[in-house]
Amino acid sequence: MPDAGGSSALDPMLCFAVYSLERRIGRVYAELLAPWGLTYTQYLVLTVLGANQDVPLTIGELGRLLDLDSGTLSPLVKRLEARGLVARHRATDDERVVMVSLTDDGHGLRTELADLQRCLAERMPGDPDEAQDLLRRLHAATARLPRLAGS
Amino acid sequence: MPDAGGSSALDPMLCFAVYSLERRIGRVYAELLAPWGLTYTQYLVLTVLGANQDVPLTIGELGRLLDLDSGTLSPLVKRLEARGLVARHRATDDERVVMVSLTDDGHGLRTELADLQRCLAERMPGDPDEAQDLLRRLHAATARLPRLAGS
DNA sequence: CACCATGAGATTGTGCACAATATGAAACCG
DNA sequence: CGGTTTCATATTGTGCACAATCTCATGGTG
Repeated sequence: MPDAGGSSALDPMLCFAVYSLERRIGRVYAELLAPWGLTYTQYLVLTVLGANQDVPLTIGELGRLLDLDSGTLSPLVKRLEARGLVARHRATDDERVVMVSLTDDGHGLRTELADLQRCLAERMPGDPDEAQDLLRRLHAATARLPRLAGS
Repeated sequence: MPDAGGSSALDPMLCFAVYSLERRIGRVYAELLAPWGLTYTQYLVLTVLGANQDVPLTIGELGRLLDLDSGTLSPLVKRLEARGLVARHRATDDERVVMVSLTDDGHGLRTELADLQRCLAERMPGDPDEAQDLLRRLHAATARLPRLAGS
């Protein structure tokens, strides 16, 4: 029982439980990220870039890591570039690929946002063991479902 | 480990696991619903209406059940109306509220879509007990997070 | 070299999600 | 009764998600 509103036809549906939870998590992130004017997906992109220790990632690699397509990432990365958080450069050996890397401002933002992870750890799971177990089950369910068209 | 792409900074993040799973589920539904030209959210609205046995629901009630706001539901319900799947009527006693009900075509579609539930039951969970347990944990996590602004 | 297939990103169009705001109908109050 | 508040829905604007399509560089192949 999600909460108010009483039980409905949706309660036993696993898909709705995931859908509903995802949007509530999104609201929490939106609130936390609002002071920096970032969206959740933008935050994920910065996180992936920051974890890659200054090795630039291509749009394609970002897409594979996040399971997002170019129609989402292309404009999103350009918005991050417009704010000076990332830099986009065409690869010299292959003019088709775009290398995305954090700027100094981007790195600065990343370290500011580190506190945010802690803030969420308290808010989300309940207890660590359960969270770990839930994580494992979610990964298992995800693995059973299709990635984006381009494998 | 979601699958291809190797491990990343995102793997231990519960929020990403939910986000990622939600989109994969969405893709499966999009594929299954494509023959009827329905989106997942439209399908949810029809499901809730169908489960309510011909008692119309207001936009507000739909919003509370689905945890969606009027900015999402208003145009969505109008699209369903344009296809002749639902009817919108102002309440006679209070001209502000809009009553939404399934048309005969809407009922017909609902019964066609019943097979779809079975098709998904096979595809999603793994085993029923685990699915039930996962459902319980997701509800618990959801209950800890905020609903939309208008309680 | 001309020609075609492939592959990486970008663009276009539709729909969802939500904040902020607008509209207009109750409801309340002096 | 006029004025204010409240409440239900609608509208506007931004950004995500994705299918379909486009652009253009690269990599063969004859």
